[in-house]
Amino acid sequence: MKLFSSSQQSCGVFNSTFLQTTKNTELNELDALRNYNMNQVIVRFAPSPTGYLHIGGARTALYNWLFARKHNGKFILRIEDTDLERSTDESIRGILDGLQWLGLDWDEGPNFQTQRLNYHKEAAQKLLANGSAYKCFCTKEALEAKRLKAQQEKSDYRYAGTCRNLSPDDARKREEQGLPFVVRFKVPQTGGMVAFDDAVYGHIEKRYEDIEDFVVLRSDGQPLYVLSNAVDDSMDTISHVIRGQDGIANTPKQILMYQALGYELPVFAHMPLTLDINKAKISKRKHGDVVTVAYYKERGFIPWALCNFLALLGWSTSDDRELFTRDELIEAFSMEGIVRHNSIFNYRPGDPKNWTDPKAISINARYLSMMSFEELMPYVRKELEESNLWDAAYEGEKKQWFEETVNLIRTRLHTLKDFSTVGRPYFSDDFTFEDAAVAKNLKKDDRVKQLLIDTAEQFDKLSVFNIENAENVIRVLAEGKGVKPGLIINAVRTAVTGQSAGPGLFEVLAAIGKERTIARLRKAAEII
RNA sequence: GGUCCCAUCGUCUAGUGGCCUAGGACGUUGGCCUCUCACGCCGAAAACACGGGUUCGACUCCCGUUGGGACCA
Repeated sequence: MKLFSSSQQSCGVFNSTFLQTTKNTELNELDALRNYNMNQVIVRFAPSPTGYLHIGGARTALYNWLFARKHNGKFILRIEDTDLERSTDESIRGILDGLQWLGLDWDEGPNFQTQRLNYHKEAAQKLLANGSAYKCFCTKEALEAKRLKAQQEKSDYRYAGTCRNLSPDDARKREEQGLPFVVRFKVPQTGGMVAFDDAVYGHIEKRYEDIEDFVVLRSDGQPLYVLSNAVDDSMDTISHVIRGQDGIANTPKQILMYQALGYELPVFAHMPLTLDINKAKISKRKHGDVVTVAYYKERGFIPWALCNFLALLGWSTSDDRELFTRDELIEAFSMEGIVRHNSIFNYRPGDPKNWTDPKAISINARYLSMMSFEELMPYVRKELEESNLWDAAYEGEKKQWFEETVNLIRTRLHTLKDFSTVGRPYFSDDFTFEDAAVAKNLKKDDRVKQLLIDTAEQFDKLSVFNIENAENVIRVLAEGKGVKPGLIINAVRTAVTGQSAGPGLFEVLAAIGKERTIARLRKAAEII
């Protein structure tokens, strides 16, 4: 509840004359579109179309989505497609696919920032009209020279306000000459400050003198991010701006603009960034596909497991809970639980076992073993279908067998991919033998070949092939031959699955079944 | 360079002045179980960046230093 009002009260430009000049401007079409309902939570995720959903972006989307769902609010998807060249259907598709796969459904959109270009320009005109901004004719070259000079002198560079002090006559003359100009925001020079209460970082203030007269409109008429973003958020009546901490430095400028345009302020909530182990920004260019959501789909993640992991990267509850269902997470999520320090995505390249953050893998593995069979089933089915291992009977007459088999192997799997690799021998006779397993369990002891043949023969005599009988046969055989049961057990495991590790052997045999077991034992005995 | 933000085990984090000889999770590791592996269970190693204050008492509050990040260019 507090979140809704706290920042409204204390967000403020402590300068009454400034406020008056801006609050008295007439309403225009822009304002008419705004239909405030500050009791409703409206949040947005506003990525630029990069062709893929970045895990950092996914986390931002997730926090927004969680907050919206928790407060029965609205989650808007907005594509910030101002860089038209990079905004193809293709590049937008990647973002949407990622969100859809994660299950982060949006209530409105995708909206496109460029559709509102006219409103952004209109807002700039309004700033000009009400004296909150001015036209600046300084050339890029001149500014660049000044900046270089300041750099050389190691002094602080800031726009000197040359054109701010231009007389109206001068300004008009220059415009008539056709000189290009940018529109700059007129930051108050009254010695006050902008302050706001961030829902995560708390009270933040910034003095006017530390903000330069920033550009809101380029000389070619293109609005800058700081303007279009504020206008969009305002038009969408965003109640809570939940975004990365990299937006925090822009916030004072935006607040200034909100106020100059007569907009109501949203609550700002900045979330810490996710960095790599060197504390650098994670990027696809530097880290490759591990930073994209699509990669986790490819590698066999349960979508919600990834969300669960992402949620924990920078947020926690005060109890020790780490696993949450969707509903549980929506219930548990709150801004207060967001930490203030950046967190590290613990990915170390070159480790085949930990191909992503080990905690992410661990969470996925726990989902795999803990989910109900009904929930897990569609994912396993998809994986098996893609590997040509699916049998329609798994949903029909073989359903019970299928469920038992999945339950037998799931606790030791990490990803869905493992169902078609490690799990392959259960679903197909065409599986590969691991070299190490063959060497250790089949070729090391000369007696193994005959033992496998004997085992097959004894199994053949069984009228009921089940866990108990299979175990009994092997133990009796071992006793009779004077060998340790482990010798036969391990040999049989490798003969039947090609592997050296797996569930209890007798469960495995029961799952594979009598015919397939015997055939595999005989085949293995031949190739030793 | 200026401004802003941040600082607890390798990583994610709990901690809001005494409950902390700092808790949990992942990872690492010892053991139990055992036909192997995993699960599960029981253990171990592993952190309050540093220096000043404030206080009877600081991980917790204040200041500084250092380090990291972001933004502006």
